[in-house]
Amino acid sequence: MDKSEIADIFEEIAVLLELKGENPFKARAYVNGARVLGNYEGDLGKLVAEDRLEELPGIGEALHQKIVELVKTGHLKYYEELRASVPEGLLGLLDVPSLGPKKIKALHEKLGVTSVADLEKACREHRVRELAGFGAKTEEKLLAGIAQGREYASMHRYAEAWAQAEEIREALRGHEAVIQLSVAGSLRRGREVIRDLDLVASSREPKEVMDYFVKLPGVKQVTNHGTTKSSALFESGMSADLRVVSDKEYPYALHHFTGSKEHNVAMRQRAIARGKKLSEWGLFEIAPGKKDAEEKEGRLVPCRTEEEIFSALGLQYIPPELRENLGEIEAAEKGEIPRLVEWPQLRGTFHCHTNWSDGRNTLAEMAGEARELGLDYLGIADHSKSSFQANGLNEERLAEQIGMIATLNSQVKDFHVFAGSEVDILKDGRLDFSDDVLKKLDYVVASVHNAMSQDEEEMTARVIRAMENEYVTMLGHATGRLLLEREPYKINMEKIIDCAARTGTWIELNCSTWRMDMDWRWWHRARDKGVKCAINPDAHRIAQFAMLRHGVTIARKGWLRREDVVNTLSLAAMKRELAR
DNA sequence: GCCGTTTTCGGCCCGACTGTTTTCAGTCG
Repeated sequence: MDKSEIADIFEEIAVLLELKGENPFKARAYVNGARVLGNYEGDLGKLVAEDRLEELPGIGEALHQKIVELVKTGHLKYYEELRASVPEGLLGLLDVPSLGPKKIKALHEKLGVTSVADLEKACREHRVRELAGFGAKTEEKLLAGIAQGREYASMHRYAEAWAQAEEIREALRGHEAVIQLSVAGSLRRGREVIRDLDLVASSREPKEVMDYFVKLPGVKQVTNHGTTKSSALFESGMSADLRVVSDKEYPYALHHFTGSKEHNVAMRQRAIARGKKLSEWGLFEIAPGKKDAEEKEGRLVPCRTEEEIFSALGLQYIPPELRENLGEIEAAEKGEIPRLVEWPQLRGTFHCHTNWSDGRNTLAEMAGEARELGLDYLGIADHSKSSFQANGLNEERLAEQIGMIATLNSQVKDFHVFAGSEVDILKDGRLDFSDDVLKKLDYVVASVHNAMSQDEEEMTARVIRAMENEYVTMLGHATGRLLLEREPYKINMEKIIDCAARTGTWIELNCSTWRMDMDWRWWHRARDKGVKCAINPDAHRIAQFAMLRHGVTIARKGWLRREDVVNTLSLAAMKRELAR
C-alpha cells in the first residue's frame, strides 16, 4: 500500500472520529498525518523497513504503528472496526450543506437519523426543528440542500468521466462485431461536468455487442438491456448508455446522441426549412406534398460522416464542443466557425497548486509532468496565508518556495517554472501579501475564497480594488466559484471585464459554474474588449495533467482566439508578457 | 493523537457567516 492510499485512509479515519464525537484534535492528528504522508517525497517502504518513521513530523507512536500495519499487511484493524461502528449513511450526510459532524451526531442520537432519506423524512415531519440548535430555517435549508444534492449527485468532473468512458471504449473496441465506436453526449461536447456517459457504436451484430457490454468488468447493475440500447451503472458511480446502430446509420446517430438537445432541435428545424428531415436514423429528402405518415418513404441523403451531414444542410463542420445552439449554426452558415484551442497549442498553464498548499504533488513532480507533456513552462500559484484551510503559504514559506523554483530553473534548460501565488483577495479588496512581497513574484493570481455572500456591489468593488493593484496579473476563477460547488458568487462581470481591459489583468475562464450560458456570454465580451484569458480546466491538481496527457481538446466553447489565450503563448512571449 | 516543554499535561491554525441564541456553537473555506 502506498503513501497516498494510507493518507486517504487517515483522512477517512479523521472524518469517522469526528462523526463519533471524539476529541477533534485527535481527528486533526490524522488529518495532519495524512498531509505529512502526502507531502513526503521519499520512499515510505524504505522508511518503514529502516524503522525511521519517527523522522516524520506529526507521526507519533500511534500513527507509526498504523502505517507499519498498512504497509506490511495492506489492512488496518482499527480502521475496519471504526468503519463498522458508524452507520454507512452517516458519511453521506456530510455532503448535505450546513451539516457537519456535530449536527449529524445530534440528528443520529436524538432522532435516529442514519441516512439522507431519514433526514428528509424528519425534516418534512418537522421533528428536526425541535432539536436544540436547530430551527425552522435549518429545516428548510436542509431540505433545499438535499434536493440540490439529489440533482447534482450524479454529476462527475470531466476528467473522471473521461477515464471511465475510455475504459469502456477500450473494452468495446476489442470486440470483433464493433465496426465504429465513439463517445457521444456531453462528454464529447467537452462539458465540465457530466451526468451520464453516452457511447455510440455500429455493428452488424448489435445484440452480441449489447450482451458483451452489459457483462463488462466494472458493471455494477444493468438498468436497461435491449437489442440496440443498453444502460449500465458502473462501480465508479457513473452510468453509461450504449447505442448500437448499423454502419450506415452511424454518423446520424453519432450526431444525434452528441447533442446538445438544443443544437439538435435547431438542426432539425433547419432541415425542415430545406425540405428535409433529420433524426437519429438519417437525413431524409421529403418529396413536396408528402405528409409525416409517408416520411419513412423519404429518400435518404447518404452521409458517411458528420461533416457530410452538416455540409448537406449548407453548414461548415461544427465541432462537438460548440454544439449548444448558442450561435454556432449561424456562424457555420457564414463559414465563421473559429478554430478551437487544442492541446498542441497549449504551451503552459498557470494556477497550479502543489503540496505546499492543497495540491497533491511536489513542485518537482508537477514540473516534470508538465515538461513530459510537452509544455514549455508551468506556473506555480499556491494559496496564500489567509487560506488556512488550504495550508496557504506565509511570507517565509513563499520566499523559500521562490528559492526552490529558482534552483529548479537553474537545473533545467528547456523548461521554465514561473513563481507565482494565488493571493487571497481579502474582504475589503486588499491583498493577502504586501506589494513588497508581490513584486518578488513572476506573476500573481488574485482570487476570492471567503465572504462569498457579499452582495454584488460589494463583491465587485472588492475584486476591482484587487485588480487595480499593479502586481496582480490575473483574476482567478473570475466568473464565480469552482467547479462542482453550488452557487457562484454575485459579481458584475461587465464591470470586471471593463476593469480587466483597463488594467491589463488577465481573467481566468473555464473554472466556473454550472451556468455555462453565463460564461459563454462573458467569453465573447472578454474577446471583444481585448482581454487576455487564461484557460484553467479545473487544473488545480496533477490529475488534470493526466487528462491532458491524452490530447483532449481543452478549450471548449472555443470562441476565444488563440492569441487571446495566454496559455498558448511561447515561453519568450510569456516572459515578455510577465515582464510588463 | 502529537508535541514540547511550563519535564508529565495542556494546547493544538484563522475569520466570517449563519442561525440560533441573548453570547455562542457549528460550519465553511
